[in-house]
Amino acid sequence: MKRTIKENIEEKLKQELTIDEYEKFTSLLEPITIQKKQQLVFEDKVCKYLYFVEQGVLHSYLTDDNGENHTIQFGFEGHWISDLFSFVSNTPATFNIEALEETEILAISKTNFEKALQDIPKFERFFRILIQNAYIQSQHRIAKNYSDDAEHRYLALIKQQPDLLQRVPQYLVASYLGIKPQSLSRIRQNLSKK
Amino acid sequence: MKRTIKENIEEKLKQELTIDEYEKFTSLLEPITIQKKQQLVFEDKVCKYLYFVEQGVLHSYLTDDNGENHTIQFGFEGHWISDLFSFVSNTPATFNIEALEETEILAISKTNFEKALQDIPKFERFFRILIQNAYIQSQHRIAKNYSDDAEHRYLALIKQQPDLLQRVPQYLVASYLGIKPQSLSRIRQNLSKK
DNA sequence: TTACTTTATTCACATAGGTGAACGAAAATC
DNA sequence: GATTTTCGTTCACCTATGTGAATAAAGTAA
Repeated sequence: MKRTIKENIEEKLKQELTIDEYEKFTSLLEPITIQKKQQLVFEDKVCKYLYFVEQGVLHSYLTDDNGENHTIQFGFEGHWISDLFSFVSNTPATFNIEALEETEILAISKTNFEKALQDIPKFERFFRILIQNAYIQSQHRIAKNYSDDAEHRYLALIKQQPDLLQRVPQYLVASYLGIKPQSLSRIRQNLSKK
Repeated sequence: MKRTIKENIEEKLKQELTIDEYEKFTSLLEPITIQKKQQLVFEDKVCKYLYFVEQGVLHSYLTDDNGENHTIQFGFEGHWISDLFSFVSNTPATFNIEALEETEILAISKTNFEKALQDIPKFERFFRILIQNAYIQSQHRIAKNYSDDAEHRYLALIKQQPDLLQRVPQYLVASYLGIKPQSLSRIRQNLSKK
């Protein structure tokens, strides 16, 4: 189901946008539709946008020295995704971002991002809260990775996002959990025996 | 060596503070000195401050269901530390924060934090950048944990922060790396054989 | 100095998760 | 609807890290 950026912003600000603010902001956005398996951000190329997912799913992943991919994040509708370091520092990205379904996106370029921060006072606050939430989540993810084994992380994940396995292939779920597909199979097998 | 909050802010803003801005802000800070092993934030109590470390070291850690502690973050001089989720949502903390040496801190309460955001326009920007950097770091940490084994993580850590083992006990370094002290000993032994 | 506590090392053994291969099922392509 | 490719499962074996105990070394207190 499609998620609007207006809702996303107002939910974080706990405040409605005026028509003027909303129009100013949307004029800075570029709508994009990409097909399954199309890539939006490339490792080693500068990531020039922040992306808001209106509909569909993306994932960001990293290719390690052995050529293996590790999914760092899924971006479902209503989420923002990017290689933030690349975006803010204008350096080559460390992550790739790719669509797992046909996906509708709103993209904001760095110039327009800075324009939004300057011209619409609320937006500095909005982006602070957006990033703050993302940071909190990633701190908790690190914490869970310390204290929970793969089985617990799997159970927590599907509890929190029950439709995940319907939307993304299992080997990417394994990757996100930090294990191999075979290991996730084994874990699922053990669970079904219980 | 003591780090000043003024430098910290100006470095992030890439811009100097006026005397007025600086004085407004420092009037909102409470200096605290705590002794080694004293605790600043308690799991299950609301974390009511953000802390800037002027001198010394703190660590934030989590106690898991087996009663084991996992160090999530070290806060050396020049760093900010807190349980951000607890702070922003007024809910009980998930992390503990404790001094590893006698430590000098500047604390800002939630009320004063909000005052700073409202009264000093630059501060919304400052905190966005502060949190943005922290988020980027934690994304990269997650990525490294996927692709590198404990030995590589250890080598990368001491390369990046060569004095770490002089300042904090080895079992906390192990904990931060996500392994047991015995395993870090083994890794160090293997490395010294090479 | 002596006693006590905390931290680091080493070892033998246990375990979670990785590896590589084989196979079938499902999905995509022709 | 036949063919090819991708995905998930299972298995036997491997490896990194965990576990618990013993011991030494360092730090702290009396």
